Amino acid sequence: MTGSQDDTLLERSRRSGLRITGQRRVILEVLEGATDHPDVEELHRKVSAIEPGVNIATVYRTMNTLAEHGLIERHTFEDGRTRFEPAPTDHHDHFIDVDTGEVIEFVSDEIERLQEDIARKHGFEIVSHKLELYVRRIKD
Amino acid sequence: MTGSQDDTLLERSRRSGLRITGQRRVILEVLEGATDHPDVEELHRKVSAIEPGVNIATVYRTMNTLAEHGLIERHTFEDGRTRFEPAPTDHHDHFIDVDTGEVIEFVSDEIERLQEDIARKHGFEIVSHKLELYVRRIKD
DNA sequence: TTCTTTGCAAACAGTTTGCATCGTC
DNA sequence: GACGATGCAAACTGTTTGCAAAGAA
Repeated sequence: MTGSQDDTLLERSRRSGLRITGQRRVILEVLEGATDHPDVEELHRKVSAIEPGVNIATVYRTMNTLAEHGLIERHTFEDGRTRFEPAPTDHHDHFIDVDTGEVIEFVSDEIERLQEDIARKHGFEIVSHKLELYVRRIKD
Repeated sequence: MTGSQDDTLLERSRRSGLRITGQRRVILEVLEGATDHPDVEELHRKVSAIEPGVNIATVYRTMNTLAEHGLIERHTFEDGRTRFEPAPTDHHDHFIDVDTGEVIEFVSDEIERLQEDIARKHGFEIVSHKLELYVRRIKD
C-alpha cells in the first residue's frame, strides 16, 4: 500500500542495467536519503563517512551515468556548482534560501499554466523550464 | 526625447567612479552592442577583433567590477557558463531556444505576482528570482 | 569470461590572483 | 603623484579522461 520497496534508486538502477557495485550501493543510499540537493563534494563526503576510499571521480562518473539513465536530475543554481536530486516523478520548482543555502521544493499549477500561455504567445512550445526563487525567511 | 546619450554603459561606468581605460572602452562598447547574453570568451573574442592584445583576465576583472557596481547582470544557464547582459532597468525572464541556443527576454506581471503569493504562503520574501523557459519554435 | 566500473593521476576548462608596470584622474 | 587597471604567468576549483587492475553478471 505504501511506496513499494522496488522503487528505490537501487532497484531502478538495476532495472536500467547498471552494475551494482559496493560504491554505487552507498552512493545511491546517500542520494536517496538526501532531502536537499547535494553537489558532488557533499555526496562524496557523506559516502566517505559510510565507506572510506571511494574516489571522487567515481562519484562524478556515477552521477553522470545516473543522469544519462534519467534516474537523477541535474541542477545548476546561481552558485555555479552542479547539484543533483533523485529524479522526481512530479515536476516542481525551487526556493533557495539565500541565508542558509537551503533548497525547498514547491509546485504551482497556476504558474505552470501561465508559462504555457506566454510561450504560446511568443510562438514557442515549452521543452522544460526552471523557476528559482531566491528568498529570505520572513521573521516574525 | 529618445534615450539620452549619457545613459550608455560608458557614462554610467564613469559616474560609478570607474576609470575609463582603452580596454574598458572597447569592452563596454561590445557589451552594449550585444543582443545576446555573451560569456567571457565571446566578449574576449569580439573585443580582440576590435583591439587585439586585451588580456582575458582583464575581461574577467572588468565583468566582476561592472557586476559589483550593478552595471551588468550575471546569469548562469544550464550550460554552466557564466553569461552577462547590460543591467536591465526592467526585470525580465528568459526563453532559451533549445535548438539554436538563442536567448529571448520576456516579462509577465502575472507570473511575478504569483511568485510573490507563493513565497509569502511559504513564509518567505523574494530576494530575486530566475525563470527560464527552455523552448522550441512551433512550426506552422 | 566478458564487459563494466574503479582508483589514481594527469589533463582540462573556466576563473581568480600576485606582482611589477602602466595609465587615468 | 596616487591609486586603480593591466598583462602575464601561476594557482585554483570543478570536472573529465586514459589506463591498468578489480569485480559484477
